[in-house]
Amino acid sequence: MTDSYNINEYKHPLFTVDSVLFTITDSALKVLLVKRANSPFEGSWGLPGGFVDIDSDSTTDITALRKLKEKTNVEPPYLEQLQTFSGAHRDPRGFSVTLVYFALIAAQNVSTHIKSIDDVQWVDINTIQDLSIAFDHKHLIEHAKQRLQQKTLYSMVPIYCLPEYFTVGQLKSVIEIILGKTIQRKSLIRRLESTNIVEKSDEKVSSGGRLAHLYTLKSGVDIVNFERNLSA
Amino acid sequence: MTDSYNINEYKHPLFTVDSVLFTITDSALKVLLVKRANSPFEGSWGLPGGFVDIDSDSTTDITALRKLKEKTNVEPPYLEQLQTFSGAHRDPRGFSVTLVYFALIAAQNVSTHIKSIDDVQWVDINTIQDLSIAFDHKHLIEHAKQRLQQKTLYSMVPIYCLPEYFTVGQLKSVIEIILGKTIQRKSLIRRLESTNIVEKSDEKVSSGGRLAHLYTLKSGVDIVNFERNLSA
DNA sequence: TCAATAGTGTCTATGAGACACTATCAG
DNA sequence: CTGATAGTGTCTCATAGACACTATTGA
Repeated sequence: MTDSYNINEYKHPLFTVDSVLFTITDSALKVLLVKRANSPFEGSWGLPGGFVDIDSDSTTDITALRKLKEKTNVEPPYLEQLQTFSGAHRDPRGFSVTLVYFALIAAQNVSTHIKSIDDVQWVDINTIQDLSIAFDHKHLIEHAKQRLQQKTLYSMVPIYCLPEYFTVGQLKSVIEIILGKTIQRKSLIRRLESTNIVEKSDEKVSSGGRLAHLYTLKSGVDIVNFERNLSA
Repeated sequence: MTDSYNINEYKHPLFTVDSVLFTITDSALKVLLVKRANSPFEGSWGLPGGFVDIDSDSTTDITALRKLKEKTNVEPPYLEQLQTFSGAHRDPRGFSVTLVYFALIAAQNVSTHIKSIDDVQWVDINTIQDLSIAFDHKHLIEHAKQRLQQKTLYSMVPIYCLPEYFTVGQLKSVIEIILGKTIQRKSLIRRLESTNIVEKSDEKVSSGGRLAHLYTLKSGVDIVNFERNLSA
């Protein structure tokens, strides 16, 4: 190889963008996986993602959203960078760099047709070890899960796994599925009332007992971080 | 261009690795900047970094460390990924992706010769706005500073800005410089005693008054995160 | 009525903030 | 001695955990 850093002569790493998109259905945390149409790992399941289209993607965030939309028909309301993974041997084609995003969406908001297509599926996070997954994607998913759990301890991110209007009970249940443990309803309500990011609507919905108030994320707000964690 | 995603035909983004290396000297938080030898922005100051050498770097972490070592002659004891920045217009040569690391080192451990070379300098974080900085590096530095401040609220990372043996007073002072506010000595000691990551040695050093105990990071430990933040 | 879920009142536990107090060094 | 820095004792404050209690719904 040449010593020069001239763009046209330099050997570039293979750069891709992948996303770990989570949702909650059937009381379980699920990840979106896609059946690979091309080599390498053709036919096995991997994270949705691919190459940047440098002519139309303005940033890699757009790349991630575009790829997710191709698979689900919708863009997730929450997307953040997880981490970049790199190495000479993660991809048989050579040194590769993968920018991994971590995203959340409400199951209700994903086009229902997704289930009928057999090259896209939601996989229960607890059954992933049994599957054969492309590249080091199993590892990436595990990372993403830990980040989601961590953020759930000090923020309200799980709200993005819920529809626009939701009850305290629904939020509590989503948080408990993510953490794998129960939390105190009281603590959750205290947090909801101390942040300015949600609005308590006057509407109530039936939920098997007393009617529950509906909450909704205020528009344009950023997720706030609490100064203390819930107990892990 | 071609529509194909075949590796050899695909237009790749320009991928680089840059690092924001912090240290503390003269009671100020400083960032390592390097005078650019090549276009673009030849002659202005930018973050140390460059392209991955895919034949010898096993991961991008190694790339970051290698580039830092070229400039400082030592590898920082703390290095973590900050974030990846991308866009069509950050680099005049085209769509670029930069993986930015955030690193800490004790000023005492940086070879002293660094100051005599006029293409590498430590810049006070508060005077950066006055400088002309290459690319969007000013923005990247600001991001890194915020991450450092945030982590300082819930971890002991600032220890990596200190020599192997340090006093509570030194640590307190480093934290205060990073945060830009004073903290309670008592709170710091409580944290030091509640974690298992440091060891209180029997040795004491003179520091203008009563002798101070020396502490040291236990070897092989990971930084632990506290469940609460110091007040921001 | 009862079962179920929503929501409150309130006590405890943890750990940070504040700050006065004591301890020990140099000179 | 004094001044400086190290380190402690202890009270207050904020917020999470625990959990019993009340409220409101459908059947």
